[in-house]
Amino acid sequence: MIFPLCPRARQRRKEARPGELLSAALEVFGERGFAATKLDDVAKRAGVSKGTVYLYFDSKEALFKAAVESAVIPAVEAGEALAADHSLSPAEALRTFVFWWWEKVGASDIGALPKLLVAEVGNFPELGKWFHENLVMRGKRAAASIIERGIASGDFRPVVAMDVARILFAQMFAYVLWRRAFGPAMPDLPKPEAYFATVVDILVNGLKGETKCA
Amino acid sequence: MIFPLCPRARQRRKEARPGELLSAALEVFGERGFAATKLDDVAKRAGVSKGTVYLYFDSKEALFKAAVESAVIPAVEAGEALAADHSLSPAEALRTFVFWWWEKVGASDIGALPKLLVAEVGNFPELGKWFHENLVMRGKRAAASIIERGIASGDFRPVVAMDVARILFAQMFAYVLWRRAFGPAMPDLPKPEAYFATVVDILVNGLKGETKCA
DNA sequence: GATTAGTGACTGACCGGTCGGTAATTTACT
DNA sequence: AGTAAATTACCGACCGGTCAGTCACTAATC
Repeated sequence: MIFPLCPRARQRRKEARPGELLSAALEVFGERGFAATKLDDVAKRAGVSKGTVYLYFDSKEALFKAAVESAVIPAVEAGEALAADHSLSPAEALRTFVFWWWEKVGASDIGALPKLLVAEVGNFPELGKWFHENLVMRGKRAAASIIERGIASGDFRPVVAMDVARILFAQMFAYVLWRRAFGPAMPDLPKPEAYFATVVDILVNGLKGETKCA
Repeated sequence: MIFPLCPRARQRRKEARPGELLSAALEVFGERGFAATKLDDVAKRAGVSKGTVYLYFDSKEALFKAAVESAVIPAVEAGEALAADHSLSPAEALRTFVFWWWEKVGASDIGALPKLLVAEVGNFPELGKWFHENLVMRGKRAAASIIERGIASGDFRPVVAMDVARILFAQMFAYVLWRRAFGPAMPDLPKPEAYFATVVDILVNGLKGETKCA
């Protein structure tokens, strides 16, 4: 998705540029953070020069916010669509939701978002509110709807669905952060399939030995 | 702990300065990140001028690393001591461990560490390895020792203790990050007592209705 | 030839780091 | 005790490098 560096292949591509720039920006901002990111680096990664960035975005800050928004919206919409699928058992649906989320969001370039947001809300406070309303709340509500289905069907005991959704989200959030931030330094971090399977097993079955009596 | 700004009260305090500077540095780095932090601001918060910073630390980077190390070491040592206390039941011990950790680490200025490390490992790769070995692994082993006690006593089913420790750590990690980063923007975030009580309840008892048959 | 996407040298503000100077404190001497 | 000399914590103006943002120009496309 990044334009190759071959200088002679340089072309004029007015429609494709904004997307390429947003994608490159999300990558570099995600790696280095806002302040440590140089626009020259973003431009180079998108295969253009710095001047071109300013043809499409007013400032570094505008590019940053646009990159964040462009990543959040598709992620949350896809998550809501998935939670609305009622064809699986509640426990199965939880497993699918979590693992799908990893594949579609955590492992893609959207996965840079949590780290980026955590690092930068201190410098962009309004981003925190927006992120909470547009990603966290909607995501938690989607997960909670699965839990509620499980309670209604008698598969789960009557817990507070939003509390469990919060726990589930914290796990997904932590795993993505961990992998992005400490991945190279953490050889013992399990593969996502194994990690999320364990999480859902513990959440569903608990630690108590008595569970086996069922 | 921060020296008051009263200019006439300025004194020479060779022994106290390094600690004051480290504390101020941890605060400001935690709020803004490494690159966005100005040494003038750190100096001002510690009640000195920028030149004084360079009397005690070689560079901005040296100050940063010293601030991180000075916060990590007491946190991890206190955590290990707590896990070694065998006087509580396993489920009680888990609750205590998690909640104690919040009070001693999450709510103090050490709580700035997770956010700071997540944000900066990209720019300081060696920090990631060090952090993993000296904080994450030791913390997880401490939590795992509690789980293993529960398995040995028959309170818990025979899960992989380190897996559950990872899940527990992810929760603590996520809560601290959340509070620090999005706290003002997240009015629905429960108080730590309620949050951790729910986490331990779900981990121990699970979601399944059958648990109640015990 | 006209239009416009794209370039990259340039500028100015900003900030990490320095260093000559100041004043608080201690030491030495009477 | 008084005070002069020596010491050193601390200050803040300054320097030099860096990078966001600009603009006169180039070249691809119509």
